[in-house]
Amino acid sequence: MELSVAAPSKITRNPEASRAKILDAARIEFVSNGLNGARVDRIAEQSGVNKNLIYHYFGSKDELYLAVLERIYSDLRAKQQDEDLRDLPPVEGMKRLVSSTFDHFVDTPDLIRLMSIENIHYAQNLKRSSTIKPLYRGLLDTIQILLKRGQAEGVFRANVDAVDLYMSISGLAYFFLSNQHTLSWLLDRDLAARRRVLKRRQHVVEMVLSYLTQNSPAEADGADTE
Amino acid sequence: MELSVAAPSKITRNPEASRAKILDAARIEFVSNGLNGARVDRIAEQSGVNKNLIYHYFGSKDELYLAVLERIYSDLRAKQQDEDLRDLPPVEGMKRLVSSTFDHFVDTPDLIRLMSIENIHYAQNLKRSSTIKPLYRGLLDTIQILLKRGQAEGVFRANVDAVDLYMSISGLAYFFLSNQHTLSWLLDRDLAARRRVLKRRQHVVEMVLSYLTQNSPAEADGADTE
Amino acid sequence: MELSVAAPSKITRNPEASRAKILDAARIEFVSNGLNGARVDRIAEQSGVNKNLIYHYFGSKDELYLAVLERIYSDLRAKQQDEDLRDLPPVEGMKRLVSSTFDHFVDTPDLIRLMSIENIHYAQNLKRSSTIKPLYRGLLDTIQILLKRGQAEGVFRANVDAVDLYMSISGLAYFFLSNQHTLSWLLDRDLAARRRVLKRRQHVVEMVLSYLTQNSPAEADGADTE
Amino acid sequence: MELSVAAPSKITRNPEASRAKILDAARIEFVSNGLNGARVDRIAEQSGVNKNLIYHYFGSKDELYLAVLERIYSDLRAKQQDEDLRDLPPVEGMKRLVSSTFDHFVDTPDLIRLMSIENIHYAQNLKRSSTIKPLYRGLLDTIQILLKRGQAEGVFRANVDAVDLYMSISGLAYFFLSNQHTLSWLLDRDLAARRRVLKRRQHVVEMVLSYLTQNSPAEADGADTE
DNA sequence: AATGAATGAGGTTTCATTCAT
DNA sequence: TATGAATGAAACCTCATTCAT
Repeated sequence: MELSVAAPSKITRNPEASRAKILDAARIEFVSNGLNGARVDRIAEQSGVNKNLIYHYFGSKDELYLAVLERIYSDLRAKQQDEDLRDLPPVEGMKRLVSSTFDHFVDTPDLIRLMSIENIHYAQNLKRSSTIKPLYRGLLDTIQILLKRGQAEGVFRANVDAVDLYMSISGLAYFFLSNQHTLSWLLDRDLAARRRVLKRRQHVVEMVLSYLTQNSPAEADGADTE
Repeated sequence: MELSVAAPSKITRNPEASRAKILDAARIEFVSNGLNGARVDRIAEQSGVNKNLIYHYFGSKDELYLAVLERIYSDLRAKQQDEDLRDLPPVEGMKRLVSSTFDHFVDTPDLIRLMSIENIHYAQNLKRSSTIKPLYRGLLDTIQILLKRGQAEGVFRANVDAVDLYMSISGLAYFFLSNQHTLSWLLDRDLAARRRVLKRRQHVVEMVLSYLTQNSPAEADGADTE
Repeated sequence: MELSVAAPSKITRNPEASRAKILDAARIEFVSNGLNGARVDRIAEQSGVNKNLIYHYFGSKDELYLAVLERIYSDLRAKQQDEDLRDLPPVEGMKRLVSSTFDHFVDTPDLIRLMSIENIHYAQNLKRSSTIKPLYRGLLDTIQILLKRGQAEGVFRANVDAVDLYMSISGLAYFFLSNQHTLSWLLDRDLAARRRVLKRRQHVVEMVLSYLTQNSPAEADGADTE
Repeated sequence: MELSVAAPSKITRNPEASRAKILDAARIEFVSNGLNGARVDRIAEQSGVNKNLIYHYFGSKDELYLAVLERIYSDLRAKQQDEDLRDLPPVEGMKRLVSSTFDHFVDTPDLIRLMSIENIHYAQNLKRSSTIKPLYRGLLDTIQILLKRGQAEGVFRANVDAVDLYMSISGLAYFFLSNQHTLSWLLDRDLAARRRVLKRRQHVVEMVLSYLTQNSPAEADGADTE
């Protein structure tokens, strides 16, 4: 009949640390299970804090998700240092840009999954963020600068849209990573194997560079099937 | 917010029709909301059948989801007629292949979303399917055949892996479509606009063909950043 | 799209046979799972008839259960031939009566389970039966006759209530059988083993006969603990 | 038909009390309706707690049932003080043991019903318990001790198996109680009447003692009917 | 006599969230 | 700042039963 004496064990009384622990656990939970599949109970359990504290700090599950999303984007941009590439010779700079974009995707699988999750949800959480959008400007600028310089030097083809190029660089890496579970099974290949990733990296660089350095063929209309 | 179009007691007493109505409603529900976000209640309401009939025919929400997944894949393959392309001149055949792959993705946005959803779930439902995997063989074979013939004729570069090529063709189209909600917002462009889609299509064809028709450059290692 | 031609395979068009198949399957289902645990679907499946036929013949799950109950009781009485024992020497007749009661319980485990099930349900189904009650008269009469004759001959003690005696004969066998699952586990003995059953049988006969043949001790009050 | 006695929002905020209220209501519900017939909704309503709290504390309906089962067994053993009987004169001790076993059964009708329910379910829940089995050892030991001493003193017959004796003592009381609903109706007697219970108690004591104190008759084979 | 299709009520369980301290 | 207790709405699923032929 005696109440448990409730060992005060883990009470931190450190708001920063509590927030951080919640955020870390939430990231794992949301990335692993998606927005609907994530469980607040598990986040509380994994972070070791009381469930109510999550609501105290973040207000709701959705807001917590958004905090995770913003955190992961800003972490990524902190690591990307593409400004350094702007002054390299265009071919060299572009190779490095494609390689490092690929590498960042490989190194940040959480981002890949969250982007997919966001798109499943029609980006409705991303759109509520005020911090993420600006982060994209830098990368696009670097692409634009290298492109322009390469075209001026005559080493890159004309009529290349920077946004299209950005989407191609990303897409060539993204699909391979985001869809690796279905692809590995459908194609009977373990796409997560280190060897395959490196091979894929080279393939992507070659494809982008081939495109950029080839004279744009007048007849490549490709629009005859619709 | 729209109420079900089905009149309130249109008892069908036609099992094929009932199954089909359930499957149609389920497809919309799963594609719109994901596996965890989908609601069996809504599927029942939208299909106009009793909720229990769903369980009678499909056993569980997961099995119904799998049925939707299998249906959508087989519908896609029924439309793809890439075998016809195998006898065309390689460059022409490959252009057509890339274009039509792109078009099929555009025409089947449900497939794109379901593939993303599956990958969020680590493809664990797809792996339970016995019907989907074989569908992939045909497309890969067509790529392989065109590739070989093009290489034999000297119009395509050597050392191209068919699976890598397949992933690039798909990825260039897929990313643009699967991530259009985040990208449209981050890049301030309405990627769903018809004009943009057509432009993207041409870009993708050009990129793939540039890669294939360029002599493989000896120095394109691209592996110098790690 | 073609409808299955629906092989007419098993349509019996034989009402007696259908009724019997339903009743057989229902007996197994109710005995195995209890009234609440039994499933009409399983009875239909196991009997091989359409589910609706069950309702056509029996009206409801409860009525079907009652039909099973009545059937099992009347089957039992058909096998019991205790009238033959009434003319034997009392000790011999009583030994035989106890033995055969024990044997009938052993041979009809379904009855044991249904009696337990009925008592869990406060006998509310049994009470709706008009056929079962009369079946009990015969056995009680046989006990009464043997008892009276034994007392007249001076071999049985006086002051024995026939109903009490009936409950003891039954209880000594019933508990061992009805509770064999809990007892086997709690006592670490496999009570279902043939050897044990035979031993128990002898024990029961001895106990009843010891009681009957002993002079009723004056001091056996046994009422001093409350 | 009586509504819950608990006032409509007596939020307790006392986990021990909440657990206890749930357990009490669950006991009534399971005992009254069996495992399959019990309703979690009713347990919630009767205990005055939110339905989810039941799952919070007990995990599932099955686990709650097991908790009830374990509680009822341990309560019983707490009341049984058969160790005190071990030093009495054997006949006296055994009389007391039979009487008190009978009384405990009478006083704990819930236990009788739960044991029946468990056997209907093949004891599959009981077998999951780690606490119940040890409780049986004590009673069996007492029987064994009294038996041995009585045999040594020459007042009890030889060749009595303690487990058989235990099953007879229990069975003589149990059947009368567990099957009182069917028996009362079939025999046209209200077996629940106080007078009858006391009479039955004496009968049981006499039968057991008669058996134990009679010289085991050499010819009482009783195995001649099969 | 017999069937296959379909239903409605209600079952257990889950989950984001709030209350009271 | 932090907690443990408790909730209400709704999720998936089950089951006895009825409809239409």
